[in-house]
Formats: sequence, C-alpha cells, structure tokens
Amino acid sequence: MVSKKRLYYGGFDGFRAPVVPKAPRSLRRNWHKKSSEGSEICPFELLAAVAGKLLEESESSASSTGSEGKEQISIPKDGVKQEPLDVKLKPLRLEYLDQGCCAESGFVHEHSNPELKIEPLLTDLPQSDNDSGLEHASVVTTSDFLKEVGTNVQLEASDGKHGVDGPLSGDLCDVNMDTNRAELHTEAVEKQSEDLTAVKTCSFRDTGKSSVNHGVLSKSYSSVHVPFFSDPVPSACFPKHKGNVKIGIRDDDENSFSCNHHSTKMRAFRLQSRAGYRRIRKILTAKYWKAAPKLKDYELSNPTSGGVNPFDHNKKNMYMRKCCQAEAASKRRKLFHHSLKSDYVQEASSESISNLHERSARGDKKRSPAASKRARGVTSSVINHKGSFQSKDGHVKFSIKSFKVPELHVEMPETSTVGSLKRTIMEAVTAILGGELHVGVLVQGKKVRDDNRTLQQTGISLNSDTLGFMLEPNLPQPSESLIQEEHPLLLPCDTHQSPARGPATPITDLGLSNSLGDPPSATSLDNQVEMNRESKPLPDEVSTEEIVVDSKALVPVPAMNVEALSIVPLNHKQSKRSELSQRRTRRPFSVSEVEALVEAVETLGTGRWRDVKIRAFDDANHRTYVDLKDKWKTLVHTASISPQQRRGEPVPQDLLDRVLAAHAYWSQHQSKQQGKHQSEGVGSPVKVCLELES
DNA sequence: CTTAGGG
DNA sequence: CCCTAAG
Repeated sequence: MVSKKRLYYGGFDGFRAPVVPKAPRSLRRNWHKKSSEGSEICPFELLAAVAGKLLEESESSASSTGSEGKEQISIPKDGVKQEPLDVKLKPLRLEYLDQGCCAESGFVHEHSNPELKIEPLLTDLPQSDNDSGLEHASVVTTSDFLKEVGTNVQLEASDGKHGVDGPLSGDLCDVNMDTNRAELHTEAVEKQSEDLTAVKTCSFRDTGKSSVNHGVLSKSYSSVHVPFFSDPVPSACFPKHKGNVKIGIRDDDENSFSCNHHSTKMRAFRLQSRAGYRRIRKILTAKYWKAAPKLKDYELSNPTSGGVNPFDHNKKNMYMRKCCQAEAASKRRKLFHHSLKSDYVQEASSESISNLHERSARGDKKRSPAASKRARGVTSSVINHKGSFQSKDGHVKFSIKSFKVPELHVEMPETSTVGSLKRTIMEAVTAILGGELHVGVLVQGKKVRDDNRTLQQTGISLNSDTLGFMLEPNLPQPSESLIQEEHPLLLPCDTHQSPARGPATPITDLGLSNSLGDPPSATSLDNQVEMNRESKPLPDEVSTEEIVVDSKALVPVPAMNVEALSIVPLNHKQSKRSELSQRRTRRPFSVSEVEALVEAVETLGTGRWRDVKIRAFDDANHRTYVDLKDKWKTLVHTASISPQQRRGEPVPQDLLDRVLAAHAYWSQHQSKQQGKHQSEGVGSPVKVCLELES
C-alpha cells in the first residue's frame, strides 16, 4: 500500500524513508538564516566612524551632535585620548532558523559618550608613497620594535593613562557588551536565550564580566566582537631617519587585545551549524585579505547621516564577520569583489541606526545593504595629542593617543576551541591590517595632503596640538583621502610574514606562551594557535572551560598581529600571504558522533550530507557536511578492513556493521529516490533503522 | 551552496 | 582534511 510505503521505506527492513524529504534548496535555505550580502561594513567602518569622530572632536570641540541619541560621541577635545568612546554594538539583524535559529546579526556601534574606548592596538600605517615628511612610516607595535628602532622621536603617551586595563579596555568591553546600552534589538531567537553570545572586545582576560561567559560559550555560537583599538599607546617611538619616520607603537601586552565576552542576551547568533566552522575558516583564510575593504568615508561628524555604521551582514551563514574583508573572503571565489564594491558604493542614505536595528530585530533581511554598509568618514584615526611637539634636535615628538584599528566582528561556534578563537581573531586582525590603509595626517584638523612637505613645513614640528593621524581605508574617496589617495598601504597580510623581526617575542610572552606553555616557534600565530589548540586536549565540543584559561592567550595574538603589521612593506606587493588557512585541527570523530552519523545516514541516505549535518550535527559547528561525507567514506572503508588495520579510536563493530548495511542499502537505492518505492529491498538494511525515529 | 570525488 | 569540478 501506498501509505505504507511512505512509512517504511525500504519496507523490508528498515531503513526508513528519510524523514526529511529533500526540499528544494531554496526553501531549505530559508529556514536557515539567510544573510544578504550586504554587510561588509564591519568593524572597520565602525572604527572609522569612531575615529572620525574623535578627530572631529579633537578638531573642533564637539561638533557632533548626536542626532540619534546615543550615537553620538561626545568627547572633549582633550579627552579624546582618555575618553573612551563608547561603542555600542547592536545586532543588526537576526535571522531565525528553524530550529537552530541562527541569527546573524551585525553589530552596530554607536558611540555614546564616554564609553567609547579606543585603544590603540596596532596599526600600521603604511606610508604613502613618498612622504617627505614621513617617508615610509611603518608602525610597529611590538614593543621590541621600539627598541629596535632607533628612536629619534619618541612618542609619549599622551595620556598616561590609558591603562590598558583601564578604562579603555575594560570599559569598552563592558560597554559594548553591555546589553543595555547596546540596545540590542533582539527579537527572534529567544530560544537561544541560552546561547550565550559572547562578545569579546578584545581579550578574554579582560575582566570579570567576561569571566562569566568565559568558559562558557555554551551553546551555540558565541559571537566575538573584537574591536581593535590601538592601545593607548603607552609609548611609541618615531625614529626619524632622514626622511623616514617610523612610528612605533607599543602596545602593551595586555592591552592590545583584551576581549570581553559578554554573554548576553544579545542575540544569539547561532548560525546554522552547517557550515559554520568551515565558513569561518574560509573566510578567514581567504586569500583575499588584501582586498581591503573599501570603505567610504565615514561621516563622523554627522552622526545622523553617517556616524554610525551599521554593519550587518546578511550573509547567510557567516559565522564570523570580519570587516569587509571577511566577507569578501567568504565570497572569495565568487564575487567578492563585486560585493565589496557594490556595497560600498551604495551608500545607504543615512539610515538611522535605529532603523537598522529595528530591521534587524525584525529580522528583516531586506534591509538594504547599502545602508548597513555605508560607512563614511575616516576609518580610523589616530590622534595624537598633547601637543608636545617640540622639536628637539630636529626631532619631533608625537604622542599618539590612540590609533584605531578597525574592529572585527567574529562569531564562532561556542564549541570552538580557544585556539581557533585565537586564530580567528588573529586572522581577522591580520586581514584588517592587511587591508589597504592609508594614513592621513591631520594638522589642526586639516588633512595634509602633500606628502612631500616636511614636518616643519607642515607645522607639525611646531605646534600642532592637533596633529592627528588617520587610518583610512583605501577607498577612493574623493573627499576623505588624505595623504595619498589610494595608496594602498599594504601590509602583508600574513601574520607570519616577518619572523625576522623577532616580534614573536612579545606575543609569546603575552599570552600564548603562558597559557600554553611554550609555543613552538612562533613564527606565525596560526601555528601557535594551532599548537595551542592541539596541545590542549580539546574534546570536541566543548571544552569551554578551558577557554577561560586561555582567555589570556588572546592577548598575545594582537601582538602577533601587530608584528605582522609592523612589517610594512611599503611598496611591496602585499605578500600574498594571506595564506590560506592552515589546516583545521584534527578532530577525530568520537564514537557518539559516529553513531549519530550512522543513524542519520541510515535515515537519510547518502548524498544528502547537508541534511545529515542538520539532522545530526547541527550543533557541531566544526563538522561540516563535507566532513560528514568524508567520515562516512572512511567509515565505510574502516568497516571493510580488518580490525587490526584500523586505527584510532575503535569504532564498535556494531556501528560498523550498520555502516556497511546502510552503505549497501543506500547504494542500491539512490538516496534520492526516497520518496518512492524502493522496492526491492536491498537486502538488509539493518533493523536498526527501524528504530530510528527521528 | 551542495555534491561527489580525488588527493 | 583539503580542494575542486559540477550542479
């Protein structure tokens, strides 16, 4: 009978018809969150916005008028340095997933008063082509570097205080994370309330709050928001060599990266597990780091119009967003270029953030990407201050308050290992840095476009209290470009790139080594990270607790990045470094996972890996459907060889038997056919199948 | 993005 | 696991 068929598919024994019929992909997709491409904006932009604001502030007292209430940043001129700006994140959008509910969300930063903090993390500014005044400027973040660099010019911390810990980082985290302030609009995803969303601003170590979340990235994905700010810059040196000025920014270890987790109600960002890890990875690894995000100007001054950058992504499954780059990366193969450009190009008219939020809240996917993306203004700025620019011996001292680096927005599965987090962040940083950035010099609020002018001519050496540096994305912007318009500064994307410099040291010191023991040669972060990861026995999923421990580890990462950054190849093409990804860490399937896989395959058949993934590994972020397919392949192989030849954790024979049975079964019945009759029975599906319920 | 396979 | 060609 027909009816019966439906129930039991193979009738005979048992493999049941696949519970889940294969629906058109389009439909299926909808279930999952969908994201539009649009949000390339990212942190970068946000930062830029903030920076811009700061600049403005510095320039003109407080020009900003917060149009939108919170969004404005008010910073007293002087205060800039110290004043942490408040950045708020708002999730722009959520997406709901059927079960898993994944939501993607973008965060928007708002600035609110005092909270914003910007810490100079690392930044490098490549210099523009020829700068007489500043010829190749390279920023070195590593402390070591400072030493190395001769120091002709010393940067003094403008304010002494930005302790890393201090207000800046800590607050930042708080602030950002703070749900309240953030005004997150969360709506859907309640289910996931449980899911913690961790936002890390920077280092895990940060503070108590984070601790809360810390270890726990419990369930779903936690999103990590890593704003990169340059440190308060305790000190920096600008050695000035003939024409060249090098800027060294030292970030003190910790500061540089502090992450906060904030678990919160914010929204759960759980993306479908599906491709999660992989995607992230891809994104990260994308070779395209270089594609620097091109941001449009942020209009800092005008909060209303541009101050805020909404950035949200509509992308479907982005687990992690890195600024534009990330996205780009994700798309790499396809059109990332396209997306970037288009996105940026479109400017959203100024949509108010609030609007955006709402939308996001509603899950409105449609929100025009443009809006989200639009970021205008300076991407980031460094402000230096303290007018101590007295030239001594012809040397000018600069104190840079903060150098902002674009923020990164990262979402990772909670089950991600700390190592992966580190790596992710590192990569994100690298990507950002690797992007093309220009450094702009502002003197008394004005941009100095002529690179050939000397400091003296520019007046920088004399007084300028208002000397400022800006990091600009390499966008072709008419208005904003500072020094050189599109000169890309390319940093090598690679984090690793310069082992030579010996930057590793700082990093290792910071955290990795500590937490992990000792990092192997720290040529690259990745390696270290990996190492770390490996070293730890991370059980698959959740060894979140350990994360806490490592939390500090992150800190170091920045350093690494810094280094990488520091190495600024002026002209060299960016090294392509962006190496792709390192191999994912190996995560052998546990017996339970095998069992789940077997069961799912028995039910769904082979050939529907995506469904298998959803069905049985939806929450295993690190298992992609490809992984499952591969595992199945190996299982079939394993089952067919003698036990002696098998390696690794032994898989119960019964499971292997089921594997063979299911394999045989589905080989005969194309899994596709499911819907219909599969008459003949293949032989012997395992009765087990019957049990499957699902 | 998914599948399906080879490496 | 990775990478890719094909859908």
